[in-house]
Amino acid sequence: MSGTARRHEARDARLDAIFQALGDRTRRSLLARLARRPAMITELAAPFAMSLPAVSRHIRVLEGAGLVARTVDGRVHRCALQAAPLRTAVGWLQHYRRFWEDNLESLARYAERR
Amino acid sequence: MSGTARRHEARDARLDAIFQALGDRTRRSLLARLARRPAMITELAAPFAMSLPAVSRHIRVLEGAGLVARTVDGRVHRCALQAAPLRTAVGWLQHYRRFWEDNLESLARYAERR
DNA sequence: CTTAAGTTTAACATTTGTGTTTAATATTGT
DNA sequence: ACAATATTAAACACAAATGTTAAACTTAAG
Repeated sequence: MSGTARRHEARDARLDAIFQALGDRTRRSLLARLARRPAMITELAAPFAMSLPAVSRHIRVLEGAGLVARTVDGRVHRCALQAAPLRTAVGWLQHYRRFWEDNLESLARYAERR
Repeated sequence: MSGTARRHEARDARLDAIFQALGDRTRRSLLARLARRPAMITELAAPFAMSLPAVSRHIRVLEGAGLVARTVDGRVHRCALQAAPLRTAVGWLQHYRRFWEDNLESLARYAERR
């Protein structure tokens, strides 16, 4: 396999993990919480109507996508948002920017015509 | 349930569908293909080492997320990229923009200091 | 009318995701 | 030492995702 194929595979795998992680509202909610400040697992789990192990695993998914970093401090695991993968996701999405901007322009033209 | 709760549920459902759709490299590849020009199902399926029904269902997932629009024209189904949901995704991601920009700034400051 | 082309549907197998509950593990406080 | 706290691990159930093949359906073309 070529070097570029390997790089693409790696990038694809990264995007798979990022978008899959974001495709669950519990996990998006966890990220929103972490955007306010770092927090430990129990704190993160508290608002959810779901068992602690379930939240624990959601957090592990976010970690797998590089969206959360964990610091173990005694028996407390502190989690912090890592936004770099979000930038990666936006990077991918920007390739399509002109398509929705075209649509907005069309709408604007349509609005003007009336 | 309140009106805002319903709206949030709807928005969450939309984001779930969009990010889940993007979380598969075959589907991202289909979108990339459709960004070049609209195409029919057979054309879309051709490059993949996967059966036609499998691709057909990937396309249906993209449709479900509003990312693809289908026009039936005789026996040919023509698919076109719909970028609005991508804008929605970026909209959500932009909430986190300052986090990765902070990191870039930190890097910049670090670079200056040396 | 018959055949070929474009697609979906159905039935199925397999894997992955998500949640539960009940232990187990490690650390802290009394 | 002991009990409480923070977290993961294990075992399980169930639903959803992904792929396959074979059959069905619709429309176009000879």
